[in-house]
Amino acid sequence: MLKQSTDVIVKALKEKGLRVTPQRYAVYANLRNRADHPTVEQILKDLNQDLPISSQATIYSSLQALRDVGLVREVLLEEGVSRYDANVSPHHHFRCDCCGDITDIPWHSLPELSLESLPPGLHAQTYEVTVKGLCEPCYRHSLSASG
Amino acid sequence: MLKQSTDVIVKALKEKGLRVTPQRYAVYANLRNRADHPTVEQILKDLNQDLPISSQATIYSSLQALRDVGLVREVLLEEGVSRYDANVSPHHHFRCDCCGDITDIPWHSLPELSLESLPPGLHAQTYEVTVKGLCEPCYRHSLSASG
DNA sequence: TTCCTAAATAAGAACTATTCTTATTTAGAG
DNA sequence: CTCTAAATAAGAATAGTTCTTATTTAGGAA
Repeated sequence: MLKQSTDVIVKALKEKGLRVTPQRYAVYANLRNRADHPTVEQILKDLNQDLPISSQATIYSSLQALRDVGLVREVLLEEGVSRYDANVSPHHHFRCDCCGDITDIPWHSLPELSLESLPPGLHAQTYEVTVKGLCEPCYRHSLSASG
Repeated sequence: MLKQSTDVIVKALKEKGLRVTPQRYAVYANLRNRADHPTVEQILKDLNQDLPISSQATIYSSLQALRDVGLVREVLLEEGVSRYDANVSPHHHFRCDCCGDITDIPWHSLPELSLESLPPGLHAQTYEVTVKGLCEPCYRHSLSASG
């Protein structure tokens, strides 16, 4: 199933004018194949678990290149670390207060917000909602712990 | 006008069981008296501009104490730095894409969101909206630059 | 008011995520 | 196949934050 994405990934990189290097390919493929929003450390560990594929510095520079062309975006929901997301179409995020896990919320799962009555002088272009609460595992755990 | 807040601040700290130290008082008072969402560096500079009031380490620990009791919250909207906000009642944020300035958006400036149709397994408790765009100065600047 | 002790502060070392530097390697155009 | 601009690896450097320890202090008790 990774094979299917190969063309797509190479094509995406080339369309954006990026050279297709093994490291850059691996970083982007990794991001596309996971639903969480990994940190650089997690990507590094994942890529190099069997054989060395990329150094940490190169993961940073690959992510920067991918961000510059709009294939990847940075997600800031936690103190001190950046997380990365290959889903660049508009969507919202859910963050578990307990374990910190981040889940995408499809754009249309929430009603469209009218930005009509913002305070004056704010020229809005986009918005995004961050929902906080408990994910299923943490929710169950909290039930059994307190009840 | 600062005088007016004195009682309020001392009272707030005591109610939360915090010792009232000059440093802690100064940090909280400073946060309450400004509308932006300063970084530790900005608070440090502001507090010590005339005479030395607090070290950087103490600002960190004061903020931690204030956060622990719910008088202050952390705002994460920028890579690499935490910002702090003494407004702990629910509200949204506007972030200027150009200069990075952050403005509070009153809760009722945006319609209440229904969290009914979230993906299953997400137990939502709160949410908050981040609106991005241009603030007035940057907007005007962009007009005159491109037109 | 004075004393006492747990808590807070200052200063700087330590830590961690990220960026920068430089020598080496390589993708991909010609 | 060659060539060159761009990418990589490795580690040094940087910046924000946390930790450590000796000293000071807030505020309750005597």
